[in-house]
Amino acid sequence: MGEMFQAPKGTRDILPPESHRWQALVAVFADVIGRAGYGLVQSPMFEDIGVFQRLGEGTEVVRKEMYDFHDKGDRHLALRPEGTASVVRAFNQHRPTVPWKVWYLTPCFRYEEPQAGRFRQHHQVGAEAIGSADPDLDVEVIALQHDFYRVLGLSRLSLRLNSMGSPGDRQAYAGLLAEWLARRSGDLDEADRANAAGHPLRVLDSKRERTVAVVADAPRITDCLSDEAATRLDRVRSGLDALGIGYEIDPGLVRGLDYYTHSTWEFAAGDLTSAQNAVGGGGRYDGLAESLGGRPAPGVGFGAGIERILLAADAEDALSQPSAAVDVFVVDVTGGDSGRDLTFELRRNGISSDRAFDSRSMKAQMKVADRSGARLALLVGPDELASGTATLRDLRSGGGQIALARTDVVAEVAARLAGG
RNA sequence: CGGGCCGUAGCUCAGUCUGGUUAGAGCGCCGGGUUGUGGUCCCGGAGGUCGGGGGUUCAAAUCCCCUCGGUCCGCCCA
Repeated sequence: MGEMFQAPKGTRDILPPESHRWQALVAVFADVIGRAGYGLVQSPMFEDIGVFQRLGEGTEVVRKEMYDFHDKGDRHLALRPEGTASVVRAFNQHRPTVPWKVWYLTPCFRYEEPQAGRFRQHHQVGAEAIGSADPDLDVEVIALQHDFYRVLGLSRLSLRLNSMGSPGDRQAYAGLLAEWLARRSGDLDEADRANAAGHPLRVLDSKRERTVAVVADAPRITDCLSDEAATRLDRVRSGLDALGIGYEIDPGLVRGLDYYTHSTWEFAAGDLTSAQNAVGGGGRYDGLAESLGGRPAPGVGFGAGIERILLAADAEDALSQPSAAVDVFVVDVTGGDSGRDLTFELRRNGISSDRAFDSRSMKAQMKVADRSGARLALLVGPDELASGTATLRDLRSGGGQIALARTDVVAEVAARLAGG
């Protein structure tokens, strides 16, 4: 045997039965979001690195964690670290009618050290609504994300909301904050000083003790909003109130990407310890389309991390693993023709079924049938073959079995399954 | 990028401190328990170059060094 390969560091194989939970989660998302008029977008897993660099020079995701490479044509590309940038690039490229409401399911790649709830490849579902500045769209998107979690059964999540204001507000506030931080530079944690001048908003996001203490008294963005931005925030708040969605305003909430304007928010799981408790977040990004070379177009959206959601679901004992058992298991000890034909006859009539392979003994096949979780077994041995019948056995009630003419099998099985 | 813990059968682990005959257990898997029938029980079997490399020694899963991986904390983020 040669070298045994394994999944690269920080990546995981999601196998059955664990993958059944993924399917269930994605199905819930597609349902919740699809019924709000959002359509699926599939776009490339890699893009010109410039697409992602516009996410913000101040962010770790762009500065240090990008999975970038040069292809054989010497194009500088990167695997997507998040979902929004590709969607906005696609919006610019195709100019769909607005508001363009779409959702996605995608792996995201970040080169960092793995730990609990953090991988080099993780997965997000998300939604974006591009081409409208209506704050009611912020409300819609937040509410859809909220409802998604709720339908999954997550009840112990908290929502923090902030406004970064208009691009002008944001810039003015950043200047004000940089000045304020400069006067207290000595009190900041050393690791945060570098950001204080160039990316002051990031300092608000620091969790270092010294910095947190200093920043507690910093000027707040919510006190610096223009009338227009303040009005928009009020509209978002009243929308959430009307829909019965609880939240708290957190002026210190600065999300990991630089492109946000106006609304930003984050859902956190109280049950998850420490740092990796964010199960999703989003915001409005009114300048992003333009910075990617398109015409100005406002947009709003969110991303939600599947691995984090599943961790939160574990902590809350929610989203149990759905059963993947088939209804019928076909056992054939006469060579396999009947097994092959019966399973497909059932399947083509909408009845889920499986069978054993490799011509094993009846005892062995019955074990497989039991393990499969099937409710009914159909047995074909020499007697049945000779008489053109199949034996139907109930595997749950431990009990009886009856002989069925081959022509009656589908109808009888369907009746049994329907009858409970 | 800084730090702690851990790598022995498919899985969960014992054995490592106090080197020494063919490296163990449970679960899982495969086969059998006479007359074609699972779930309980009994019997048997397959499966490991003890993460990899180097060193010390008569002798290394066990001691030392390096390396790769896993896991967790910080930071950052989903």
